[in-house]
Amino acid sequence: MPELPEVEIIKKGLLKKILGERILDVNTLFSGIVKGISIGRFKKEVINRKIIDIRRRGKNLLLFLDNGKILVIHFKLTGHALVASSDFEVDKEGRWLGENLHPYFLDPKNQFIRIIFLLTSNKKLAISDLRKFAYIKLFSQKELERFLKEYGPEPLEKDFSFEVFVKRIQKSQAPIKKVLMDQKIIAGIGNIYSDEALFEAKINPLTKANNLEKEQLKNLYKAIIEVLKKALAEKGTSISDFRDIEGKKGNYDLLRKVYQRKGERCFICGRKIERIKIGGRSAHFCPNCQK
DNA sequence: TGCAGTGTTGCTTC
DNA sequence: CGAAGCAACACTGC
Repeated sequence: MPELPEVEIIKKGLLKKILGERILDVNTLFSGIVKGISIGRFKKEVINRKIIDIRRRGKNLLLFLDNGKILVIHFKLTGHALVASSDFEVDKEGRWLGENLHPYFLDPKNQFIRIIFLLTSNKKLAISDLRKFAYIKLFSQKELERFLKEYGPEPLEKDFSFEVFVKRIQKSQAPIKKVLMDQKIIAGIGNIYSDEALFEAKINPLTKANNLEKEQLKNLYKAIIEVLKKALAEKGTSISDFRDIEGKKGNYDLLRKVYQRKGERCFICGRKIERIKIGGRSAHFCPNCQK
């Protein structure tokens, strides 16, 4: 479940390892991962192109190619990127073979690799995705602009001021939990970090966004930034199967206060954490601390 | 064994 | 128009 911190971790890893590499070939083990264009055309556009920049917007990873096109990767629920530098091959089922691989590559989960980009310097970039919801799209600059225009501000950028936050939040009378996860209002927050931010700010997830008091808004604004920064410092959350590009887990699972802790005790007051449904999604909170 | 739960997004329905 | 519900998919846990 890569949210902003997880995709940022992936981006940072890729910047270090594959920036400036050229794509030599593409091996699609599940061609359905490429959307909006045929596999044939996709390969034609991508092969022999150099990766000249790597960025993130919300939960989207953006790989800029030297022909002006951009690979947009959305990891959805279970997607993640893996890079292997050692000399190895991939068998018919997509399993990674060879020596000197990180143990993760030998984990049974490597059967979920859906596409592999063969790069210069004998490197390989793979996208693993158990549930097949992740997608890769190829956009022109114009298409990318249009696509990204829909997204709200980046919560860790300077222009995400308290005033901007309040203005966007107060437009909605939906439960604050739902509003926080709306990518059009703020980009990059999903189920884990909305639960955690609401706990830090001591706000009940069902509270209507436009009913939040000034003090609550202040606390929530601070909590969002702090939670995201902390998760970033801890290399993300790996409750499900998020891994960094070397296959390593993040540590934020160990620090979470409410997410998927239903029935366990609140670290502050000892009451049991509850799980409710909001807009078809699960929300976890402490009924005592978040009234 | 069967079915709810998992989390993201876009599409359909009201 | 907005809100709600569900489908896309594959696996886990009760």
